[in-house]
Amino acid sequence: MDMAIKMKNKRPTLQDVADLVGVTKMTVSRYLRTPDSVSAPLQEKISAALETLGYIPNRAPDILSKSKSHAIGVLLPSLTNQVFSEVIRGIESVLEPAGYQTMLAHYGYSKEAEESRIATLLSYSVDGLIISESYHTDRVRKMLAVAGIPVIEIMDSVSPPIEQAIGIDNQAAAYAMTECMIKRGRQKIVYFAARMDQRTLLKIRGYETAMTDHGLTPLCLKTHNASSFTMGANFLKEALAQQPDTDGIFCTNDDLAIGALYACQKSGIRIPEDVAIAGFHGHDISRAMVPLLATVITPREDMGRLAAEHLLSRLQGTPITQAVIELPFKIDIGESI
Amino acid sequence: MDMAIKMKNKRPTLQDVADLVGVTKMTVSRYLRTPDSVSAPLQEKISAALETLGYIPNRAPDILSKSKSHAIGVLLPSLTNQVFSEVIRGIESVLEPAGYQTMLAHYGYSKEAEESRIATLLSYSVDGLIISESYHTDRVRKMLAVAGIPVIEIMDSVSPPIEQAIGIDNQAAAYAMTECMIKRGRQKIVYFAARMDQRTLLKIRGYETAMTDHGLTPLCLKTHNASSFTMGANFLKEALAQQPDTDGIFCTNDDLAIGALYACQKSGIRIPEDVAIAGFHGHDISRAMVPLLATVITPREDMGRLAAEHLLSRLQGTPITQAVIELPFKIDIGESI
DNA sequence: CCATGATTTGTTACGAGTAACATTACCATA
DNA sequence: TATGGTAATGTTACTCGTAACAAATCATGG
Repeated sequence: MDMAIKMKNKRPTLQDVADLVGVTKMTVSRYLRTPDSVSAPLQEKISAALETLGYIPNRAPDILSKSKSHAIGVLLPSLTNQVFSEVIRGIESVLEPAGYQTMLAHYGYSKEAEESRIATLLSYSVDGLIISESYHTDRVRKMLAVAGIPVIEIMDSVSPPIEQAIGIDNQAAAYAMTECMIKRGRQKIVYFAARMDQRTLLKIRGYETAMTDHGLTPLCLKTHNASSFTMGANFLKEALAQQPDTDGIFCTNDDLAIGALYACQKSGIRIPEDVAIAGFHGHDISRAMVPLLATVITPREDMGRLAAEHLLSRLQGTPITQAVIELPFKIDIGESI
Repeated sequence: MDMAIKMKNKRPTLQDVADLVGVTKMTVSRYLRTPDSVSAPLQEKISAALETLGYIPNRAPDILSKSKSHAIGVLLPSLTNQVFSEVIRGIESVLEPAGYQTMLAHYGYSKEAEESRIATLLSYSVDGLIISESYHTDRVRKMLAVAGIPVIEIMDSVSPPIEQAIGIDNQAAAYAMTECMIKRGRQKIVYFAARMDQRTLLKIRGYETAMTDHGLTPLCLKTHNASSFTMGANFLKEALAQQPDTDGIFCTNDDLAIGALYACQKSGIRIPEDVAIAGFHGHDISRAMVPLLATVITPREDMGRLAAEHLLSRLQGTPITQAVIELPFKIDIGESI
């Protein structure tokens, strides 16, 4: 048994199994798919031979002849952000039980990288794609059109989508949280933004609109770098320098908010008495910490799950009934505003 | 241009491009790999045709004939745990620039699922595998042997590995932290364990050994469920019920520790005056929070990066020089012990 | 203006599995 | 025992890109 393995240095094929049994590979192929289509004595012999050689099916011929890989490409801007980890979790929770393999890729918020990543995923003949961001180059759109596979965009509920989008209304969410802070008496609210991707831009717009709608002056601190706790702390310092009477901080995500909050605690600034702080997304930590962080709770995992479910049903031929699926967000005022 | 796309409902092949130009697909194939091997006028025509049709290369024939996919399988027990997100990040940071595609899978800590996931990854002809956990079934070992591709195990530095392992000594790390707490005067330290996977078992052993080495009685609270902040809070309640004079808590990961810490804060238990709390891994949050969490800092991202680097060099033919690569951990006492 | 070699393009076969069609084996019945 | 029908197995062709070999084209020098 071990000898049989060591004698061939390449992985066994159906032909190897067939040779061992003394039949053609077609018979073995039949056995694998419908065991009863083969005579009883052969069933046993083939089963034993498969075991002996340790045969592992090979998807390549299938992909080649049927252009179906049973793999789904997932393309996200970053893996550094917890948001995307949770989205991946949601996607995998649906794809894996359905027998689909996830092909993961990221592009670091670069449009050129997005093009090349999509080409790569398509070169593996993925059966479908889940991508993020709302803006795509013509080249990307053309590749997707030519590929002729179902594509779902997640994160934003912006229209019009390439085919179908599942996400939240980031601008409305930012507007709602800003307004909530204003209604609770805050006047000098500063926005902390990082990455400056599409979604962040939408959130900024929501914040600025809410501020001006209430006759207040928006102030937005921006960085193209990734967000982090440290970045939140740095932004806090800068905000207080630029506008010493700052009484509210709204961050593009929880990381910045938590970083700012801890920085306040360290320098004796009371939350929320002196400064109100709000985050975005509602990660587990923000729902457990003391004080509880005010945040916009977004359904990250649901988004991934829903995207995967819709993709699968489209692979089964179900037509698109709703081009944009907008998921609800929830404002949680916690204890920090 | 648009017409050409819409007329064919399947993705264009090299033959389609060749037909459009009026040459054989071999010529187009040559152009794609070495453009100068084709005459100047053809270069232009082929380039234009590729653009017109939106040709995307197809890896399937290559995988079929050369059994090389340029894809690496990554199999982790879970995606729910932040630890693994960071490992994935490290892996991707190396694989992506090297032109390798990551095929992600997880198996929910189930040995049967691990077998089937590995079979799936192998069926895609992955060029190499990064897997975790230290124990594997015979079936898994046989599949890996037959597949004949490089395999790297991560997380634990246990020996002997299938081929090569990269990780930390979990038992020694747990021993070190426990001893550190004891030396700082703690006597009644309780261990909070979740998942009960290989690594957790090793950590428990480290903790118990340290306790008995110092003449103390270990007490370990266990759950097979995943860890969470809530679980940490529940464990705290149970620990105080079982052993009211508990003066130290050591958790199998930061989540439990943070959950327990916040639960203490809410019920007026002072950290570290009344109870010392320590976590494991040193996620960003534990390095930013107030009070700073005592934790074992582990190099998760480095582990992923290193695993990917070693895998790539082995794909280039470099032999294994070190079967077990043990990475250092660091005890950070923070402000919570 | 043709031979020679270099350059460019074409032809054939292959990889692993399977659909479609072809053949063989076997049993029961007339 | 021949025949029909069915069950079991075999044969061929196909998927797409490319290696290996073959052929055609071209330029150059004698």
